[in-house]
Amino acid sequence: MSEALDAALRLVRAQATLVRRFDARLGGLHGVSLADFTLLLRLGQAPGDRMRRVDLAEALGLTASGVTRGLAPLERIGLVTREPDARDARVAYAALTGTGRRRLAEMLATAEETAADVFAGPAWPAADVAGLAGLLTRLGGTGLSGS
Amino acid sequence: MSEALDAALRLVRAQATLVRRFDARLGGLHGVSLADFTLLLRLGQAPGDRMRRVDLAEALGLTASGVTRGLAPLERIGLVTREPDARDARVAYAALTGTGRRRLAEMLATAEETAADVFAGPAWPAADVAGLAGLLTRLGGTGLSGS
DNA sequence: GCCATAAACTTGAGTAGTCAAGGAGATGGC
DNA sequence: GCCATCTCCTTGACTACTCAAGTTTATGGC
Repeated sequence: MSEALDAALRLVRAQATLVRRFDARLGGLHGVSLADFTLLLRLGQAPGDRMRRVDLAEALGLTASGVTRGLAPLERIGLVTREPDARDARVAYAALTGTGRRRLAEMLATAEETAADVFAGPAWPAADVAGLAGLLTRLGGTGLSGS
Repeated sequence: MSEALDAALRLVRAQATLVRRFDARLGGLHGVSLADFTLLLRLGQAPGDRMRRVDLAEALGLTASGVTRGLAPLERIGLVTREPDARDARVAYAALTGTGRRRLAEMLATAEETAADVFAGPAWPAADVAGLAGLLTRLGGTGLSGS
């Protein structure tokens, strides 16, 4: 097997491991999944802590319907609200609530810890973490580290 | 956001992109998903082209039930068969059929092309692809490049 | 002003996995 | 020999998406 295919398959595998780890920790401490967290995080990076659903989809690499479905439970538990647009009645902004902002800050701390754990130890000098991030940037979508 | 969390989130995002690309190409040409392909590939690397479901799950980073569900459609289309074990009636091997072997070879060619495309161009010198594979090995499960 | 087209969003149906529970068979203590 | 326990596998109920279709609202040509 070529190195390229090997790298691609390893990437898929590594992601599954990573997601499980983040899900376990975020779920245990805050009752949210990694997908929930990334959604909230992206909202928190937007001006006014709010975005149109379409832009959220684009930013997260999801479809519009994926965003609708992901937002629903977050609205139910009061972390996000729906806000209309004065100019365009088609758009429904997703906005962080006050609670959402507070909870997001806690989740972020947990996520940071988890990431630090994942890349802990002598196998992961800082330069390699940065190198990995750099390589992945060439591959992925837009990226999320907006701020 | 720390470099570690950034790397983790980028990894998740990159994987989604990659999976979509492989799914589109493998699906279009051979009617299988990337998950199907990895499953078949792993079987093809095993001695006798067959494995116990439990070991397949371990090797792929899935649960046993995920393997049961993933194998079902591949059995239906005749790429895989179920074989009993003479010594232990609990185990049901998953084995590649003759057709399965032939189709896998074609899929592998497609997957290689796709991987080559993904890492094509001046942004991806060979050393970087190898570097990425190396970094990912430290993260993931067992890896699949068995042969 | 009116209509065609396009954009934002939701919804129904389907796929790919998870976990928890359970059936069937193996195994070891005694 | 028998029972408790463990292993292998499947199944039901759930989650998290996808795509295709539909609704509602905006917009530009004329």
